[in-house]
Amino acid sequence: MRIGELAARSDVSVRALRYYEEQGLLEANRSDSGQRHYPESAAARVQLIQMLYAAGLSSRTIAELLPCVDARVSTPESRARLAVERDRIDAQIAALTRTRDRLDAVIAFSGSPGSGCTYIADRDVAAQASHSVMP
Amino acid sequence: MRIGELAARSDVSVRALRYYEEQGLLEANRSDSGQRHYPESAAARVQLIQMLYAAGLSSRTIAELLPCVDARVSTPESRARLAVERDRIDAQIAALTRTRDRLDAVIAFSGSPGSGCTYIADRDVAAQASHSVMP
DNA sequence: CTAAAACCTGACGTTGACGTCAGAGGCAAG
DNA sequence: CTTGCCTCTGACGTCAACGTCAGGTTTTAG
Repeated sequence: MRIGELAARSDVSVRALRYYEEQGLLEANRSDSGQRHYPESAAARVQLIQMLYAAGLSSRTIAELLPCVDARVSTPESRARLAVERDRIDAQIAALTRTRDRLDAVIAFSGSPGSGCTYIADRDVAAQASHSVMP
Repeated sequence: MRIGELAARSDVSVRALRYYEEQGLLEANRSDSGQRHYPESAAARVQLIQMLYAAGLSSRTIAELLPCVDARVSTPESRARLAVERDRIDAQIAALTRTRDRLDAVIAFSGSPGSGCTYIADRDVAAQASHSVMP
């Protein structure tokens, strides 16, 4: 399939796919005229790339991990590399969980009866500030 | 306390604190000479800001949420706003969990006996890696 | 009192993952 | 053939959260 179709299937932009290639994350077969041509499997690959980007990994890190995932290259070093990133993601999940619980606590408190503050009475500072931040 | 001490306590840069003020996230009392002075509570505030940044929220979004969290301002709208961000974080946790499990699977597979690839036998594996993505 | 350290306000620089535009070529349909 | 969409390669633009530098004032240590 050509780049436009892969973009549509993967729900990423054509520009992003070319960028992935530039970063060494995604390769393409070229037709005689130079157009990129991808196998079906490319869609899964792009999805994986997106997952890793969403986990906060950089292009460079992804480029280092992908050969391990996809060609099953396994050395002690590559497994360690994968584990490092796995642990980073674990830590990130833990931090996000704390943040979510913090927000939950605030929501529960502010929504509880007797919190005594369903309306802004004291200060117009808050409302004023949140509007004045916008240009 | 002055900005340098707050920075040290919160483990963020002085520049970052000034940026937070610029974005309306953190206010400071000024001395006659114009130097910023913060109360003890500022450290907790900065930590909260960091948590929210780490959760992927923008300055603008944080500026909208902070009055709710910290002044206990509660309207149906503000609670809804908090809930929206909480749900976003939940979704992010779910996505990260899937990514982590995916990496775990790769690690388990590449490390398992009989994977037939405990160490690299051929240095040129990368060159022939053109197909076969994960199941 | 003096020198170092900390602080101030601009203002320009950085980085990553793209967006966007320009100009040129390619491909199936009518 | 030619119309219209798709694709190509540069190359500059963007945006957020700061980093960094310049040039000047303030606070603190000795």
